[in-house]
Amino acid sequence: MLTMSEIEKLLDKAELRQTKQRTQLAKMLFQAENRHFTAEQLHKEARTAGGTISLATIYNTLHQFRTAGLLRQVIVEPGKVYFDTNTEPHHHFYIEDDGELLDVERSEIEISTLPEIPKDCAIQETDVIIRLRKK
Amino acid sequence: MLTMSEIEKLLDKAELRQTKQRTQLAKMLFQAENRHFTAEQLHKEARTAGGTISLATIYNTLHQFRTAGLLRQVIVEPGKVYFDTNTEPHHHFYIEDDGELLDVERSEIEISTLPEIPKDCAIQETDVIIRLRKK
DNA sequence: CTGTGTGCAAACTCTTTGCATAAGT
DNA sequence: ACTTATGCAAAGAGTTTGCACACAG
Repeated sequence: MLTMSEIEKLLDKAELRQTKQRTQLAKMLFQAENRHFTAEQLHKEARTAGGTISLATIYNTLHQFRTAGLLRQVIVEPGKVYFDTNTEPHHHFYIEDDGELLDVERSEIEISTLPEIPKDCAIQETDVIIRLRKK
Repeated sequence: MLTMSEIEKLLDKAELRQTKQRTQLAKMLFQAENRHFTAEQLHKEARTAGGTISLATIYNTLHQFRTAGLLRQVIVEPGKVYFDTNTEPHHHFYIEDDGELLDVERSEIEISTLPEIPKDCAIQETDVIIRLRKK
């Protein structure tokens, strides 16, 4: 939950100008709790909320935010990229029936044994996706 | 490691006719050890090996094999589907530098704590992807 | 003013589909 | 013969890119 001026600081820090579109997206994404969404979903939402914004700008902005460390990508389905405003290391439930993604805090999954890493490699990230179906 | 006649049985069991293309693909996929590949890679490989086969047929066949339980999909990158001949529950290393996928036996990762599952949902599958970078 | 951001449309990648021809049983 | 499989090309989904105009600093 961020205030208006904190959002301005976010953009400044990322060295991104305060434009109408970027500010709107930043508000939508960072004022609320953690969010999971696709570019398409965000585009619809932004237009419904009244802004003028193209899908290309959504993609540009999401990638700028990701590069700035404000967003992270989650890959759970072929041909679709989800974005996640939670940049802490954590895991996900994926409800396949309706494509919904839910956070699982890292502390909730304890990986006690780790396999041997191939030589010359280092772990960059560990993703756990628990795929769910509705009963 | 399957013999020729075992491959014929696989196709019979899946209620798929023995065609030149399907038989070739089945040989390439199931005679060797566990394999990870994309449709494109398999297409190239099949043509290099001398067969006549179109990309559309590769896709059709892979999906038929998947439906028959002979293959499984692995999703690690946006806009790319990997297939895996190992249909046992297991996990993966993904070497981001060169797009290589390696099996991690399920026994090598021990998940001791499980998060609470949302009500009305059942676990369908748990995927662990350990993303690696070369040093 | 100067340079970055935006919107549009076109391009691109990967995958799927429709349909006529070819091949299996 | 009858049915299913194949190959081709076209269509589709999601994403990226190029360029002219608009806007922020």
